[in-house]
Amino acid sequence: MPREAPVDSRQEILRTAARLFQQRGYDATSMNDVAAALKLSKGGLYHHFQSKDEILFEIMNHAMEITQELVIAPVRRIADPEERLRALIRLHIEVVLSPRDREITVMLHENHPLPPTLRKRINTRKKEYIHFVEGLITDVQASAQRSRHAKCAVSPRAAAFALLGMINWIYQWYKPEGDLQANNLVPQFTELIFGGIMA
Amino acid sequence: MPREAPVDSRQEILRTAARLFQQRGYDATSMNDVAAALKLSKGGLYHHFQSKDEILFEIMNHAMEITQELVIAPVRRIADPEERLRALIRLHIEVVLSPRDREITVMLHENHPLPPTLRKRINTRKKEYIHFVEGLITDVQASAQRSRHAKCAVSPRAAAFALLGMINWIYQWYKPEGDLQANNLVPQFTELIFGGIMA
DNA sequence: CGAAAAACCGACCGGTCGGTCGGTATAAGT
DNA sequence: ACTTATACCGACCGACCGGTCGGTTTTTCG
Repeated sequence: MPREAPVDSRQEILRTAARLFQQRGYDATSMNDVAAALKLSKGGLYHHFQSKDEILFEIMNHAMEITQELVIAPVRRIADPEERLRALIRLHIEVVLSPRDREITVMLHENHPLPPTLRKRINTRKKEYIHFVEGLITDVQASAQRSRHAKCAVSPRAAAFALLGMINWIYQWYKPEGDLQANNLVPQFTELIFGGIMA
Repeated sequence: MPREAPVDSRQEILRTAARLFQQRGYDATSMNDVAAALKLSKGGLYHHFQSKDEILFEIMNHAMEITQELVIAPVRRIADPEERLRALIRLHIEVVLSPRDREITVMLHENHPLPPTLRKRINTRKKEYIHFVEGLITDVQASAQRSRHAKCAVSPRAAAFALLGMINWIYQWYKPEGDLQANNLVPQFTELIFGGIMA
């Protein structure tokens, strides 16, 4: 029957589509472009996906699964609150910068084109992630107040939005050849956030 | 001759176009939509602007001028480094949140559709702004080290990107009816950044 | 090998897009 | 009142878009 497992086909299409969407933008990328990049005809492409929207949705869904596996799950396995937050910052930055996980950038930038029903599904998962980060920050502040009598004036909610903002914005300016490399970025942002939420 | 000064016409068009671009996205907004919202025909609209690209460019250019007038210029008039940075954070947040200045949000989100030549012009002005912020942070750290012997481990460049990221990301999640209001946001982000760059 | 199913092609469709153009209405200058 | 330049309209164009479909190739299974 299939000369290739359909799951593999679909995932390869999603990978290529995510790359093109990231490079040229969702609206500026036609289904013909995606098909051509896969050495496929447009009709052949529609054999695997029903619509362009479905492809975008699957890309974003995959992005959330990547976040789940590469950020949330490893972080949950860490016991110490401070180390947990440190790990989250590092892993989240790495995921955003990873040239392999282009789905993340597409998810960050292209929410407008999604039809409302699908967009709400994605937004629900995003909100869960924000709450997760907020909880991490709350724990760090609580443990810091106990052990070091730090003030911790900034609310966990504002700090969570700030943290996600500074990390999710990276894709807007980051250049691999720039003077601010990924390995510098992680300690710098970590220091800044820890200094900020303890103040 | 003109039944309305052409400058006013152009600016009114830009205001309306910016509103639509922000609400529906640039690609999803047709020239017909813009014309209809102004009670104009598409042909009439093209009497004032040569292309859709030109409108987007003028919106972004206007956004940079707003930043110049409402953020940079007032900040420059302040002498004390710490107060300068405080003012920048407050003014920049207010500009991003201002329902009147929708051009800012369009500039933040829609850089892809611009043709390369125009995009470079905008990016040059953005880079100038980043350097400006970086300079502010450098000054604050220097004066803090002199007067309070703070460590100031975070590089001004990383801190500038972090600051702009957390502020520019606000438009992605902010809801006026949400529990995190603008008046809370300013002191929270200010506290966080000052704690961060002194640590 | 032969049959059945999945993969794929390429021509095609309706619709919309950015943009054009000839002509008309409007208003100011004299 | 007449000229003149601007503001504006609405029909129109070619291109391209997302999506469809009937038919053909390719692969797997018996």
